[in-house]
Amino acid sequence: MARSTKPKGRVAVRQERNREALVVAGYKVMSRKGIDAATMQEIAEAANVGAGTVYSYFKSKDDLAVAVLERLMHDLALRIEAVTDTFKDPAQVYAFGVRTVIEAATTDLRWKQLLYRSEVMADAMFRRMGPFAIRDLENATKAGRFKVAEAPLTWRMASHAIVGVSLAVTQGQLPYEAQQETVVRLLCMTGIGEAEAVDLANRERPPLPVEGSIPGR
Amino acid sequence: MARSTKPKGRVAVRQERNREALVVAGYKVMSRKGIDAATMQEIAEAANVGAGTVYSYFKSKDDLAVAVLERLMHDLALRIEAVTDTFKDPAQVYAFGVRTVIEAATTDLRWKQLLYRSEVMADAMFRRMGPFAIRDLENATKAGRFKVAEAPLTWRMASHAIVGVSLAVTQGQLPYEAQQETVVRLLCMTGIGEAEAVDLANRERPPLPVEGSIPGR
DNA sequence: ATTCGAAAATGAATGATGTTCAATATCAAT
DNA sequence: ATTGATATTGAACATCATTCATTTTCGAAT
Repeated sequence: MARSTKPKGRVAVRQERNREALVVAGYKVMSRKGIDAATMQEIAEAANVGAGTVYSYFKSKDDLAVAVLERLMHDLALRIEAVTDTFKDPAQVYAFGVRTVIEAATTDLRWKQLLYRSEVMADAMFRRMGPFAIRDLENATKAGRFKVAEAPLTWRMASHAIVGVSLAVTQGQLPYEAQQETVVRLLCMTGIGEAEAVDLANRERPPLPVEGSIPGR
Repeated sequence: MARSTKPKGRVAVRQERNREALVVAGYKVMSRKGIDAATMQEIAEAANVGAGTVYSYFKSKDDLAVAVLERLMHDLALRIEAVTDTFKDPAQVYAFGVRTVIEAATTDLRWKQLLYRSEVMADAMFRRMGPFAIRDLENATKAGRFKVAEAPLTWRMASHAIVGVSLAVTQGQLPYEAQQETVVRLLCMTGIGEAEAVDLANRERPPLPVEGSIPGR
């Protein structure tokens, strides 16, 4: 308590600014050129920081990439929640989330660049959207809509499957329409019946709120 | 026809030997140190070939890694088929395959090293085991056991999910036992009922034939 | 005001490695 | 034996991620 009211020193403020600037710069550069092609030099420049400074805040390039992706995932999770808050059917909450993530990953040009490192992307998705997704899975199970024994495991599988399908769509190996069927399969995974899964996947979706305060800037 | 009976020139033979040697060497080195840590220099040496020669056969290090993984997947697919050939229930054929792949990826130390590049692994799995898995999915659907509209898409999702779970198990994020539940979820994905999925996942499995002629020697 | 020093920032240097390419070797055909 | 197309070679190159000796910053002590 005392800790939070005590005014932070200038150094501490500078530190926070730099970390923030680096995540924003990392997102900007990586989403434009892809994670691999983005150089630490360019990211540092975009953050108005020396090349070595990045390593005061992140252990490695991968570590920075994880931070960038987690930021992105967390933001999307919050935006999804803003919409699903009013949904009556807990199964539909989960369905909306899954559908929205796939759409973002295949539609948004910036996301496409970040997909390549699929295990990093899937991991960030698992971690940052997990608290929401797992809660939704459990809610729907309690309500008798799903039959999921291990929600975290189910969400882990879903994360990887979503990223995999998105990757395939962006590479032209799957048509854009595959998204619908993907949602059906992911819903089937929860033990809901086939027919209901199809129904859920095809319901109309309300629009998502605009991009949050974090990325883009 | 004439083409295949005509004796191949010495150059052609040398070429085939080198390609083969490179895949074997790639497997040996990459499965020991991991794909990233394996250097082209070391692989070339293990294949008794100059460093530049690798690039006569493979466009890049990644290209070689893909060839190595595809070899591995193809071999496993054949070994699985040797067992499932006698199965009566087409659903059980698919279940056995899925279960066996997860087990290999999490048990075999050499596989673990190859998992890290998950999108490469998943892609190889999709491509090389696909013809078998897709056929099994379709057979089971025709037999009324599964209800899969798009078998290739379903297998793509499964590939990524399997690799993701295996990765998590090898990193200690999931217990070994998660495999069983993974199989259940993957079976649910096919539209089979929850109860039947559990049953299928827990049936006893016959042993797999020993490792094929291709990898490891 | 001035001094002091710990923490933060810097950016040139380092090291490791994937890839290229000019030179060389191979070998079937003549 | 000659030749030329093809394959091989490995030293040189270029690219970065990362390190670290030096410098800068800034709150606190005097």
